Amino acid sequence: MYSVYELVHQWQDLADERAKEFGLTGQQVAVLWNLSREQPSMGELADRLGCDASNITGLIDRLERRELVCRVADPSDARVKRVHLTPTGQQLTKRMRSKFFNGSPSVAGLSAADQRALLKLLRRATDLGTTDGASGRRGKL
Amino acid sequence: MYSVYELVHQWQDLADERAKEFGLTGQQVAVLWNLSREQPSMGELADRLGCDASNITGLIDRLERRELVCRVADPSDARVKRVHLTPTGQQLTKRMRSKFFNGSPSVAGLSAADQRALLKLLRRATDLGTTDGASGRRGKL
DNA sequence: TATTGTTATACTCTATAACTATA
DNA sequence: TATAGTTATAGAGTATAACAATA
Repeated sequence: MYSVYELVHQWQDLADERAKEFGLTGQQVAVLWNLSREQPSMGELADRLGCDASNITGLIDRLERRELVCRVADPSDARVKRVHLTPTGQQLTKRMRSKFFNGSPSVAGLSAADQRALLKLLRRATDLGTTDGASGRRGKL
Repeated sequence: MYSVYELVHQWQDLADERAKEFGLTGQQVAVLWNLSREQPSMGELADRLGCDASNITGLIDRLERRELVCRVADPSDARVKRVHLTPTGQQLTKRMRSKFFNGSPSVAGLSAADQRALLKLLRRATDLGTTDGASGRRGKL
């Protein structure tokens, strides 16, 4: 019998293995997803990935070294740099998307109803999991 | 609207934050869970944690340095070392367990029915997530 | 003065390969 | 010779603190 904990880990492992098939880490894939429709700044990426801004520098360095992304100066504020997908990065992201989702509209390929049910249960589990019953919803949550 | 992916990440983050409250990493907590009722060998721990055996050495080193676990020679095979919780480690594990689960029998505090439903959906999602529809169930899965 | 991004530092986790001591 | 655990190495991710350039 699987525990929820184990299943979440399996899900995570699955995501990491898939990233590896494309020569990427899970975190690198997470960056790429965020660049499909927007060109976030370094700081915005840190927020979305839930890590410190200082980590983004190295993360983007590694992706830039492979010509998958590039830094573009923001015209309205010389301090901020926006991250864009290169043509190569766009191709790779597209390939990943079709391989991961197989044209299915939902993240996991579940039906819409199943996905709603899953989200509801998982969210309830996460809330209940909070140490003090009163939600708490800290930081990025 | 949350995606399943984001929720899984939130779950993971939550687990890591809780580990941090006890001055531990998620992986260190995972080791401790495995020592509550058994005293696995180094290699067995590697299997359960799904990582290379060489990582266990450092992982156990760090926990041993904090007097939470100790290595015990296996009497029947001088090559293997079994990992035990120290009294301090037992106390900490007990404290974590009650803080994490609040006496609830399920991992997340969900009802048994909810948990079954969640497991079913999450497992179906994981299966569907497999690149080729035909299950595949690679390695540790 | 505050903010954005970078650098420097240090730690954990990860895998690979070579090594030891047992079996 | 095979196996269990260790060591050495290298890379990725993480946070903290200090820093430069810009607002």
